[in-house]
Amino acid sequence: MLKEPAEKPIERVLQALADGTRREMVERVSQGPVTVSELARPLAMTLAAALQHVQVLERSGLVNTEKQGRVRLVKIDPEGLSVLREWLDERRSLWEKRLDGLSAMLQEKPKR
Amino acid sequence: MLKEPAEKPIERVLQALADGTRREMVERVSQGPVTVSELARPLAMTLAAALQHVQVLERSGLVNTEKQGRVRLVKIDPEGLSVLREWLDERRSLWEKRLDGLSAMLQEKPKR
DNA sequence: GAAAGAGTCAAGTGAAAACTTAACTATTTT
DNA sequence: AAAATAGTTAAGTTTTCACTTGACTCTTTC
Repeated sequence: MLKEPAEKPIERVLQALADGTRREMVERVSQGPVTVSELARPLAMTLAAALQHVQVLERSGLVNTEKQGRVRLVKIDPEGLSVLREWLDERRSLWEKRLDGLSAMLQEKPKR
Repeated sequence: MLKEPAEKPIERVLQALADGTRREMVERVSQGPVTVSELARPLAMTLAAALQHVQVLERSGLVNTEKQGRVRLVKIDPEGLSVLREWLDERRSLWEKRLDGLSAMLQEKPKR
């Protein structure tokens, strides 16, 4: 009974990864857990801005976070990228099938 | 000696796919070549807007286009999604490696 | 060859997204 | 307990992006 937008996971993942700063963060987090400050430091931006990016990443399922004392630890979440991989696999098989059949009938009939 | 932004391919691909309208277009183009008007018709938007999306898709390498008479044919370009797949595989192996080693030393030393 | 169809270009508008600032909370440190 | 650290929130600003409008070009039809 939810009337929410119910945005699809793939939507969130792609939007999250469309931003270069967030891709850098994913890169960094892939090496191991980091705090928000550690993520912010090398990026010319305030802590507040970095946190906003982390929140976007978390909503997308690309990372998990956990508050430990006054620090928030950010870890990679395999779920996020597997959503992307599944989407990718579906699309690929979709047109690879089509392209296979294509070589058989390379003569295009001109439409007008 | 190019001082250009030289935006990376993956940047363009992810930005292109971040938009739902463009994902629909990719979907449609995956079924076979279409004209810009055909892409525009089912989407509540002007031809000009649809064309702008097609241009973004083309710059990203997700589609190719070719002008035939007064019509522009849009086709899928496998290059685009393979860029995405490669990026994905790199990142995944990056942290899968890390996660493997992780099970060996599940005792985290508390940092404070 | 005039009209219609399909696309193209350049500006401009509006809304979403990225950032900043400033005030505030919850932990550690000293 | 005071000061410093790390994060959080809300509000406002700036930038980016999707989309429209209107003028124009190049085919194809009639």
